[in-house]
Amino acid sequence: MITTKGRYALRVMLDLAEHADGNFVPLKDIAERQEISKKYLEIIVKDMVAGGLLVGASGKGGGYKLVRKPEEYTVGEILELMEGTLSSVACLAEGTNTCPRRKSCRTLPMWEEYDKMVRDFFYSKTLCDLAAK
Amino acid sequence: MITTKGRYALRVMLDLAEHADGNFVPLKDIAERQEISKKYLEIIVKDMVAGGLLVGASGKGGGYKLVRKPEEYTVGEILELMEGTLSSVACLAEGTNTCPRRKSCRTLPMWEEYDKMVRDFFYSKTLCDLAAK
DNA sequence: TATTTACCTATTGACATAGTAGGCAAAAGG
DNA sequence: CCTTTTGCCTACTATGTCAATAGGTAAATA
Repeated sequence: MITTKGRYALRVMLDLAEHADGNFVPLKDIAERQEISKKYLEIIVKDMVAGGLLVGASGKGGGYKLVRKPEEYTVGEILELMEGTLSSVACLAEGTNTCPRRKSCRTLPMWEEYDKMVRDFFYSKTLCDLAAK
Repeated sequence: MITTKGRYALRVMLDLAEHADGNFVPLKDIAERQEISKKYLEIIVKDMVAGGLLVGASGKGGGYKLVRKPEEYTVGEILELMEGTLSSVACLAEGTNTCPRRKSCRTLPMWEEYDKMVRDFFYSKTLCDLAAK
């Protein structure tokens, strides 16, 4: 399951895309609009800054801002950053060569096929695809 | 993420499909072939019996058996039984009408599309599709 | 009656999730 | 310079889930 971290991160990105006028947007505003605890969002945006999705600025007039244009962000990269992995099974999350049963495993090909489908889905969607009304 | 419950359940089903000669297959044999703790498998097959995927028989000559032909089981129904839900986000797992933000949510349509894709994938695969070498 | 099997309840350690609490640091305005 | 606004940092916590383990009872067969 996608956790709140991933889902909230996406909503923060969309909020920033929608209110992008070149200025920094305070987290307080985002938290209020999205009805998410500001304290919790702090943890999330911190990861997003560390991952290079956002820049932050302290002080009056500070806040957060996108570093690229909305259409240049894929949902996949956002989710993968927040969730750690997009893989749906442990066998594939830590590299495909770890399981000693992998050669005879009847289910591994299906998991691989599934993983590819999931990645294709999320990496082909951009922020703009979601924001578009 | 798909848990061991779902993944092991699938492997048990495949093991039973492969060794189906009309007789009951003892869990001990399955556990040894699949290299999974028999004690843990007991919990899993119990759920599968409760869910109507298998029948069990006690005593000598007992064990477990499929109730249908392998091609009549979909991967989807097996996973959904074991995981509780196939939904990838909480918003959709407990019915789509719970979230108060659902009308204005920019991300909900994507989650719905994703959920449909996942269900289509798993419900269109049968045990036979996996067993086929 | 002994053996083999399923079936039942309870418990556990480790970890992740979804936050909360309380402060320090930086930047800008007056 | 001081106050306000903002981000940034460390720590803590309650709750729940996961992945098992432990130890028994019941049923069926030979």
